[in-house]
Amino acid sequence: MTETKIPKATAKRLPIYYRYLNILHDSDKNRVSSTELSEAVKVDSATIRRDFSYFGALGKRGYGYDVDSLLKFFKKILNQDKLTNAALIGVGNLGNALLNFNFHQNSNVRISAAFDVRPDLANTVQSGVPIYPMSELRKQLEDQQIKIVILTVPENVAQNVTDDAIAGGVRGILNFTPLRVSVPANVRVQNVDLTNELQTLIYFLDHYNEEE
Amino acid sequence: MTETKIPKATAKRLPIYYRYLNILHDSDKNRVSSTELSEAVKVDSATIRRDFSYFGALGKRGYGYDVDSLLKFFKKILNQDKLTNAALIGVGNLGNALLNFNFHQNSNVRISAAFDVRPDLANTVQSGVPIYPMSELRKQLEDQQIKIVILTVPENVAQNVTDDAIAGGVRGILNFTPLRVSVPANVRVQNVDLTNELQTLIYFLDHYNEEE
DNA sequence: GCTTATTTGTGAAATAATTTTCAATAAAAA
DNA sequence: TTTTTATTGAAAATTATTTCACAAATAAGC
Ligand SMILES: NC(=O)c1ccc[n+]([C@@H]2O[C@H](COP(=O)([O-])OP(=O)(O)OC[C@H]3O[C@@H](n4cnc5c(N)ncnc54)[C@H](O)[C@@H]3O)[C@@H](O)[C@H]2O)c1
Ligand SMILES: NC(=O)c1ccc[n+]([C@@H]2O[C@H](COP(=O)([O-])OP(=O)(O)OC[C@H]3O[C@@H](n4cnc5c(N)ncnc54)[C@H](O)[C@@H]3O)[C@@H](O)[C@H]2O)c1
Repeated sequence: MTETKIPKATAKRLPIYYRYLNILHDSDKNRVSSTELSEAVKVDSATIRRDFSYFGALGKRGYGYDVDSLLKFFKKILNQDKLTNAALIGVGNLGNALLNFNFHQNSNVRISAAFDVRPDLANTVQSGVPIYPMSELRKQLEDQQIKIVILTVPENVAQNVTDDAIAGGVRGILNFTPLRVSVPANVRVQNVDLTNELQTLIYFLDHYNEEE
Repeated sequence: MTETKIPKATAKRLPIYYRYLNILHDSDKNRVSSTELSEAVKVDSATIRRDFSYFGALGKRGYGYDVDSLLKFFKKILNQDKLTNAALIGVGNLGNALLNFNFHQNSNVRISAAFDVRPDLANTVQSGVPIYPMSELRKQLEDQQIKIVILTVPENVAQNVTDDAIAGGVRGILNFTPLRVSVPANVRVQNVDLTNELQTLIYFLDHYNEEE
């Protein structure tokens, strides 16, 4: 399953490259250099070449990279050639915005099921996604083979809900709550902490002025 | 302004520590060890001690850290002892969710103005925040001395809107669009790319199984 | 076909971040 | 008071990531 373990920092940049390659493809460009890519994605060109090189010699010297073959390669690597279903738990303020946003437009991920405790939401459809009561969480996760959950519940229930999701077989969590949830080693959590991002931004403005 | 330049990785963790210190404070705990903190925030205890040590000797050997004085210290460092105003541009799907979410509850940041091109939104109030037309962007940013912008507009206008905001004196941008915007060196961009996060999560599940 | 201009891929160096280790110190227990 | 226990702070080691710099390869121009 793992071809060769690439650095995590590289892995996080792959979707950025993938996205821009799609844009190039759509505008019928068929070659691109690391320098050109660098400007678009704001990553140093040497870093890009290094990143690509983990996967072998994908480019041609004096020419650059072939957009289509690179795109095909990354599509494979990122598993974007087949659809991945995700579940969303907590159809509130933020949850609704995410449901409404069609991830599928930009990637091969779609939210195929959502869950909430509110009885009035259960068994309705929001933005084309069926909402189930929490009592059905486990069953639906298992039936639909869902391995990824987007967590947008209130902080105080985040750990419980996480535990339930993991019991249902979930392996990855995109966590929007400020709580750092505890999970077993084989489950991956990606935290999106917006208050944090704002505070970090303020810190950098106050303390890292006038240079990069 | 800069006391001593601390590592960026450390800076990004400061709000996490700050948040948990507040929780400890609210539950009347008055001491905490790096080990205890480590479990709550999921950061190695040695990393925590190292992080803290950039600011001097804040703890006591054999005892730990005094919650209140640590909290006071971080409050100062993170500028959380005074209110920071931010603007939000693009009151759509995601923008509305963020407006509705009261950052001020968790931090001393609040959205004090929002902007949108839609004429029907101009001069209304959403979730207690006044919405202005884009023609007033520059004036309001300058009048209210807003240095931080939350960007939730469609991708294709993101660069233009960014340029306008910077012309209005903005120094930090929390960018929710997938576009990597171009900014001068003295402006900081923090990207929150949700499609990306999901794709990265999938990559890690597929390629980094069974270990950390 | 020869020359020049491009651009990759990668060793080596530089920089950044984490982790190990442990002496020093303070608190708590005896 | 003395001993034991807990815990920090920092030096050193390790690991991770980025960047430099350039030979090698190719394309494009002549
Ligand atoms: N809204 C934002 O812009 C924003 C920004 C940053 C962080 N967050 C975080 O995202 C999370 C959600 O925020 P929100 O503003 O959407 O809150 P919200 O209260 O609007 O939505 C939470 C939803 O979760 C549901 N819920 C409650 N308990 C549940 C349970 N046990 N199981 C399943 N569903 C349950 C509620 O019924 C509600 O629909 C919070 O943790 C918040 O801190 C939100
Ligand atoms: N909604 C999500 O959950 C989500 C998730 C990931 C990324 N995003 C990104 O966030 C951005 C906004 O997404 P959304 O779903 O809220 O879109 P949206 O279309 O619902 O909202 C965009 C808003 O921006 C306004 N706008 C358009 N042009 C403008 C301009 N020139 N100046 C000011 N305002 C302008 C529109 O009137 C609209 O209200 C997009 O770039 C999207 O890719 C959204």
